Amino acid sequence: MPHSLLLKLKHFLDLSPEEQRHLEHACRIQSRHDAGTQLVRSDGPLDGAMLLLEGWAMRSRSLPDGRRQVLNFILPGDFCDPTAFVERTASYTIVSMTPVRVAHIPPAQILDLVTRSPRLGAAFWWHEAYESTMLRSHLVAVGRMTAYERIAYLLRELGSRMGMVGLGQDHKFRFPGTQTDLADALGLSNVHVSRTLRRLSSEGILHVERGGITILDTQRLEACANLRTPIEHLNGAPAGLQHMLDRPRNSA
Amino acid sequence: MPHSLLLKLKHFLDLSPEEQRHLEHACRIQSRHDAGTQLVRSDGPLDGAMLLLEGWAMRSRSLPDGRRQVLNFILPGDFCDPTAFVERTASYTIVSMTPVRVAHIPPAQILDLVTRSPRLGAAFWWHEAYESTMLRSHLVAVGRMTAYERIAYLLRELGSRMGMVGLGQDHKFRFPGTQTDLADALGLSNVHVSRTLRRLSSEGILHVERGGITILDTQRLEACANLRTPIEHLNGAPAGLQHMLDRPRNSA
DNA sequence: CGGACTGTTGATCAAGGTCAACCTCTGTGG
DNA sequence: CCACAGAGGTTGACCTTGATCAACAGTCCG
Repeated sequence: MPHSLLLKLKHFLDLSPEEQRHLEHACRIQSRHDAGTQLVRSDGPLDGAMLLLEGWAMRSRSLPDGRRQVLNFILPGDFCDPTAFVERTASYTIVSMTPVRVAHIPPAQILDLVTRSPRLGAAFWWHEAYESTMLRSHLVAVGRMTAYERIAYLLRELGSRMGMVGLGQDHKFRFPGTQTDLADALGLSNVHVSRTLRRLSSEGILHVERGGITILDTQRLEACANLRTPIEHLNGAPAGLQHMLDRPRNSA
Repeated sequence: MPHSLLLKLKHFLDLSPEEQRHLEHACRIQSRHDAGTQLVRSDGPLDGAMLLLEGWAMRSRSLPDGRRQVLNFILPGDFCDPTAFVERTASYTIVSMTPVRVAHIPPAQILDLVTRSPRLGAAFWWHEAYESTMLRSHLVAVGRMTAYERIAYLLRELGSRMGMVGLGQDHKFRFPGTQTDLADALGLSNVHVSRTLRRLSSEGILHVERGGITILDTQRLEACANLRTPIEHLNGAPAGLQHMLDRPRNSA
């Protein structure tokens, strides 16, 4: 059951029971993997979309000399990504950070979904726009923020995303990655991430422990990262889309 | 006529004359603007998609204290962007860098297009995937490359994109922005961009002049930026999409 | 018990930022 | 035709952030 996906889409529109059934049907091909499994291989085939049901994963891209950039963290309810199959090969790697459960949705299934229900189509579009907005914020953080601000921003974003899918109470959650993962996401060195986390910790904003970071003070964390979180641009359906969402079902 | 858009989509699929007519019809609301016009205002409404027909524009986002990150440069044939109207308000600003001609496509028109022709829908998806790939590459550049590599990468990307839409012969083109624009795109200072351009120029790779940069040596520029360009992941339709693209027209 | 992995801390270094002066166009108005 | 203003670019001096290198410590495993 793609429970977390439904919770996320709910921020945008409510799916009818029928649409929910269609979605669940599309997610029936599932599999489990250990932490550290390559779910998508760079330059490998990309047939269909993957939906992460449980656990964390990470999308990254590496330069020939080994420098790595983590493009985003993938949380339960995240597609990775619905339109991927229009690319010939993957330009990135996806690795699980914890044990994960994933659904695999073949292209035909996606096309079928959006053909049957324009509202599901809109939901997928919304999800794409959401991902783009996150990616753009990420770029702003890496391009124009200090190390301190970057870390604050990323943890804030992750907290807000966890909350969206009903995980982590009160924007508090545990980050299952290493500090090197954080560093590679933020364009920093692992050493500097360690120092900065330590600083945030000594300021009482975070609790840093082996194998996990916990947000203690959401307010102050927010104050550090002076950048709106993607969700703040996306809640509620805009006027321009209403007639699409209200359109009565007219499919075959 | 969205000539440059057709040229770009051609890298992915050939549109039938009928589909081309639909697309042109959708682009009939056009306008012209001077350089430096705000085409999309941050936090402003987002009704429908804009298609840039002529000229250059720039999408950026600023922090409260004025630090600015240029998210991408928008070239003729670029949507900005087809699914934008699912967001409530814009999280970015779009400013023209030269005099521009743009088409405005209202949401209803887009929905109509993709409903009439699944192939146009696929084309839009492909375009979205393409944009995401560019954005991810941009993030890799800003997060993990040196100033020298970043500039080389960006100019290479722009050259390849200009070529895609039939502008700039042999990957040579003029960049109409300022060095500060480049700096804000790459997470650098204008001063350092100046120095680095000067270096690339003294190495005979670029020709830098007032109000324009020209690529002289595509080969060596490529060698500097050790990262594949987005287009290299996207040429040709992947197998998984064939049955969608081949589907005979069955619309009303 | 030993090794692998992760994180911590200190010392040193370099890439790139900041500041400021100056220069070179270009456009404008007298 | 010249004076001037303003934007963009260049150059040098100096400084800061964060990278690099290295040693070490805690933890988890087999």
